[in-house]
Formats: sequence, C-alpha cells, structure tokens
Amino acid sequence: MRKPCCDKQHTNKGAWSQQEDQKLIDYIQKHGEGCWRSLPQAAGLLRCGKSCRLRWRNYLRPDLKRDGFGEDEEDLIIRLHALLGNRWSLIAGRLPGRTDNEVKNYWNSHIRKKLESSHRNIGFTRLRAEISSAARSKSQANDPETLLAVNNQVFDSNGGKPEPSNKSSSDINLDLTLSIPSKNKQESSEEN
DNA sequence: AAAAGGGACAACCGCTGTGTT
DNA sequence: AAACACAGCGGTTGTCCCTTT
Repeated sequence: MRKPCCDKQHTNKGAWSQQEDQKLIDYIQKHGEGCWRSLPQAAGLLRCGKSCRLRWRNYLRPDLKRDGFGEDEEDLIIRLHALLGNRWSLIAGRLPGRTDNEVKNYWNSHIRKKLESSHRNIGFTRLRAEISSAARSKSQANDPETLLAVNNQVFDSNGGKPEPSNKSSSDINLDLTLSIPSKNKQESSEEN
C-alpha cells in the first residue's frame, strides 16, 4: 500500500483563499514549478502537493484563458474527442490556454448534452463511425498520430470542418499533428 | 419572496505511467 | 527485475449560483 502523498490531518481542503493563492503564486514565481511534494511546506501552505499542482495548473497559471469557449474551440474539441475519446490532457494540449479539467467540464456540461439532443448528433455519430472505420482499416488504428491523420482525411472528404465563426481566434492550433503535450504547452507558454 | 432543481465549475480521489535506486 | 517515489490523468463529488415554480 502506497503512503498518502501528504499528512491529511494537517492539510486544508476545499476552496482556496486569496492568501493561499498568493502564497502559491509568489513561491512559483520565485522558484518555478516542480517538486510539488515539498512545495506546500516550502511555500508555507497547509495543502497537499497535489492540491497545489491542480490549483496552479487549472486556475492560477498566468497563460490561462478565463473567457468562455468559442465556437471554433468547441468544434475542435468535438473533432478531437471523436478521435481520442476522453483523453482530456491530449485534447487540452491542442487548445492554448485551456486545461484538461476545463475541457472535461465543458464537454460534460455543454457539448455532450448538445450533441445528445441536437441534430448535430446525427452528423457526429456518422463522423465518429467514419473515423473509426477508416482508422480500423489502418494497421495502427490505436496510434493517435494515425487517427489524427485519418481524421483530417475524413474531414477533407466531408468538405472540411464546420465554418469557423467570425470570432475565430488565431492562436487555436488547428493543425492536428500530434506532438508531445508537455513540450507543446511549454512552447505555447513561452510565446506568451 | 422563498424553496427546489439544475447547471457550471473547482477540487478531491484513486489509479497509472515513468523515472530512479 | 523489483520496489519505490513522484507527477499526471480521468472520474467523481461538492459547492455555489442562477433559473424556475
């Protein structure tokens, strides 16, 4: 049995206070990310290291977008989910400024219901079936890179992805070539 | 105006993958 | 090769807030 990541009797739980946020921000600005296990003590926080990591990555990181999802982002999420399933970190890696948790929440609360109830569902189901079928015909059907390439072919033959909205943001990476997510995120944060 | 219901989102939990010893 | 430590991931839960009755 693995030891717990921290002594839960001496850690806070629940919503973060402004003071806690500030301590975490200050510490990471000084020392950078990493070594989450020892961070809480070093930063003077009564929190589990995992909790600190989540708070930073999902909420406090300076490169996060805090506005709502655009139509183009939603379309991309739908396309990627059809390909990759619930691999939220991979999907989020294609959406600069978005986190896996954010994408997951958005999917569960908005897109899934929308797809289940709308006419779009018909197209979505058909699309997914086509992608799966095309991918199965390849020997590396479970290889994400192959799936993405197949997806692009299916979309091209379908006349491309849905019309992008006017407020299409230029920083969304519509090039569905897989790269290592962590590297990708690092590059995008360096751009900002 | 108050209560109930539902949606949205932040946070937690347990498991897995990976690197190190 | 095995055991361990750690970071990361996805599923789930809890809480807040808005809408409806």
